[in-house]
Amino acid sequence: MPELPEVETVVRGLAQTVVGDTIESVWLGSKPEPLKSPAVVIERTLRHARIAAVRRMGKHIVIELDRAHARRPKVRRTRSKTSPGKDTAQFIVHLGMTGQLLVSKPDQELEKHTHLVAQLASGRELRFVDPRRFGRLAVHTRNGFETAGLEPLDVGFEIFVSLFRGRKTPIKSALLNQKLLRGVGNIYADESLFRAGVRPRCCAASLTRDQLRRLYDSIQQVLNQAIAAGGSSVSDYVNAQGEPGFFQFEHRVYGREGEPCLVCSTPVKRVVIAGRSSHYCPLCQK
DNA sequence: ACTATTTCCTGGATGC
DNA sequence: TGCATCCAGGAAATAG
Repeated sequence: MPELPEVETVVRGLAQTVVGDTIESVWLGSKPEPLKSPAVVIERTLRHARIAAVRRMGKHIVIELDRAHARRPKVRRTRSKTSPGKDTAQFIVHLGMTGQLLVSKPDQELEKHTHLVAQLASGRELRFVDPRRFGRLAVHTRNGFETAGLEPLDVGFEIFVSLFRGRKTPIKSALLNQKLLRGVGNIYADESLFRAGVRPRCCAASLTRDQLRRLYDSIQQVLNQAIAAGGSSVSDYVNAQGEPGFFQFEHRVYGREGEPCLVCSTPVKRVVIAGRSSHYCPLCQK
């Protein structure tokens, strides 16, 4: 499941390979597509656009487009538009659970569930594949893309503490709430809570400053280690080059129900919190 | 203003 | 072997 480290890995891969390239044409699947913008708008915005940069916001991939040299329809403009940024746009990709954004050679076979193919001037293709269709595609032109929540790797400790003040919800749910922190998902929430020694069902507001400090440090550590390992490949996740990550081998509780805790050998427990499976060690986590 | 629950979707695993 | 059922989960929508 693509969470912050997986999205960051995809973004870095794209930044190295397709920045400076130009989208020549766009193909969109005909089935009900996972689009947040109308198909024609996506197609029109992407075609002839140059990829200026690729970055990440939470779990969203932000592809900055430069349309300054894009051919325009010969329509007389009603007024002279000189506002800065009028020739820029953003292509937003959310991978959902099973989404892949791949840079492929055109002769590579089209995977089933390919929803978008953008042909690049370099001869390669940018492809969006998503079997479960939880992913989303959108374009933003007028106002830049914005999304709530703070970046877990940028937030300071005092702000982090304030996020949970007065929250009656379990800490696990609070960590998954993208309006608080953006980018932490089920795997890294469980792994961070284990490393911090905090039970997932713990009421967020009841965490001591000490626990919050350990949680803050754990989140930074886990996310950074996962990025260094190229993310976790538990189901379909691969990077922009189609390669898996390796952090699944570093998981200490996620997906290890019944297996011995790596610290104390107590069997790892799995419970459901807010409809999400949550893994923890009943002895190590209080 | 929060919080909890439901919904979307398909492949893989499980059960009879 | 084959078919039905269940489960995974991010985030938006809905309900309380």
